[in-house]
Amino acid sequence: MNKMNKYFLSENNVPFQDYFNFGLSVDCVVFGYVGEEIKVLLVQRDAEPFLGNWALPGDLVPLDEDLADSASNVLQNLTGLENIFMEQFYTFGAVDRHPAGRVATVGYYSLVKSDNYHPIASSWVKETEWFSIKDLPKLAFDHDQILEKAVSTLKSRVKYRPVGFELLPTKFTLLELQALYEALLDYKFDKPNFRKKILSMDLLVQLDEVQANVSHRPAKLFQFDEMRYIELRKEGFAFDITVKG
Amino acid sequence: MNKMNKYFLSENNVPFQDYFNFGLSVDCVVFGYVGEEIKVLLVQRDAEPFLGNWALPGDLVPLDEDLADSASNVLQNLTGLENIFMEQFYTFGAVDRHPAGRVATVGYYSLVKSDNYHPIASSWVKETEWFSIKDLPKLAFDHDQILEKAVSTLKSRVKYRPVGFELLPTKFTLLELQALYEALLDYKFDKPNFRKKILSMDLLVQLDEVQANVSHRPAKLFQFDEMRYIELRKEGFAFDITVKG
DNA sequence: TCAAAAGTGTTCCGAATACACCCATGC
DNA sequence: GCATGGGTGTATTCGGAACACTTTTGA
Repeated sequence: MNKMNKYFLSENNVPFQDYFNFGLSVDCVVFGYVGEEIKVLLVQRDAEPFLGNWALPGDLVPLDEDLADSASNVLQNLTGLENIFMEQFYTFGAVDRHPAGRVATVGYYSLVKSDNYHPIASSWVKETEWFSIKDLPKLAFDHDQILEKAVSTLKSRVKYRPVGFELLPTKFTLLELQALYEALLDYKFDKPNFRKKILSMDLLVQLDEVQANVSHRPAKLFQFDEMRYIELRKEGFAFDITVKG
Repeated sequence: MNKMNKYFLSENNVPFQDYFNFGLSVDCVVFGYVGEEIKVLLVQRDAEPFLGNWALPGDLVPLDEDLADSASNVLQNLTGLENIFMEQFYTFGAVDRHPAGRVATVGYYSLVKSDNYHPIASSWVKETEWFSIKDLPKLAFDHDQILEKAVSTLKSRVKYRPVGFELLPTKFTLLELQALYEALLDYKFDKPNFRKKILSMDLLVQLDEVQANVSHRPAKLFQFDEMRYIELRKEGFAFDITVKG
């Protein structure tokens, strides 16, 4: 027994080494926005257990890799994307959540712009697919629960942080932004009021561009001003899209 | 090698078993409210590493214990308290965060009523003490970082959920509640307006009791109405104590 | 009677709401 | 012209902020 064991001994006197048999994994909930719907990227397993089942992209963390790095790496290996907004939301650690041993998993979610996103199926994955969060299959392991937690976390965070902009293409119209928020929060906003509120926040830059080839008045295109956001946060600015109680 | 390894193999082909050498721990940030100050319970280590240093109460998770149970058990072993509001806030998994091996730790915070709380030092702890979150010692491991994250999480959650009531004695006056929120949010509220706002939420029950032995007009005592809160949440009610931007 | 804190009422202002209306484009 | 969605202006309402005031107790 290692001399260090005493600092970690529980009442029941389990020796130190017995504690070091955990597996640690990360599971990524990748949100996208396609066709006015919030989607999530799932992978189909090509192996037991849960062969053929849909699951969240995830993997075991190597012993020599930081947790946050591991999350980025899993996403990158699976999707080829780098520098994606990514945030930890919850850790799941039920004893029997994994049939192969004791594995705790840390959930991360990310938001990607669907227009420059091209998923690549990795070795143990049969295929990848976007699913609407309103029409999900039964998932492997406890991934249903993980996904549900990710969705509720996203819905609550989106009200107080401009995470939503990550889901849209770089250039977007105000009505596209409104439709996104309506999908995220499941709430209809009044068009003039939504415009006023968003524009008064001073977070958008209006571009010298408009929509093309639309059979109605073309909308002006906007861009999220990240520098301005960082500055406003320093001043204690609170992004706040709340829905009527 | 286990047949299951292929489902978890990374690009670099590390075999399955090598992943299962993690330790998993929980660290508890126990908040209290004493003398109009937000305090946190720390323990002084009686052993290497970090002998003599203050640290968060925490312990390794046994392989056969659920994560959430482990958090309660650590708190109970250390404090004797049961059924305490307890919430996970973040998981820390840097490679070198623990000198004894690769240990990821899951942070939980809890809020306790100081009037019925009596900490008991456990075996590997020299003593326990409440520290104001405005005057903290240097902590062992990466506990500074964990505590900082807990504080920022508490400060943001307290605005949208009535967690604050957990810190007060069962019966309290409105000005005590106000002082608590002022300490939590580091903001001075206007007395009449704070009263109006809190009372309009319909979350408090006014008792037939007043303060005793005070050399001024005695304040009415109130109690948090948890049933009412659960009901209001169902209707989509949003508890909201926001401070001026 | 005075100090100290409890508790109330009222005005003012700005933000959110509701809603009516005009504009630009393709067909 | 007209359908379609883009975009603007305004009256009203509601809640928050500010602040002056009265009440009740102990000493």
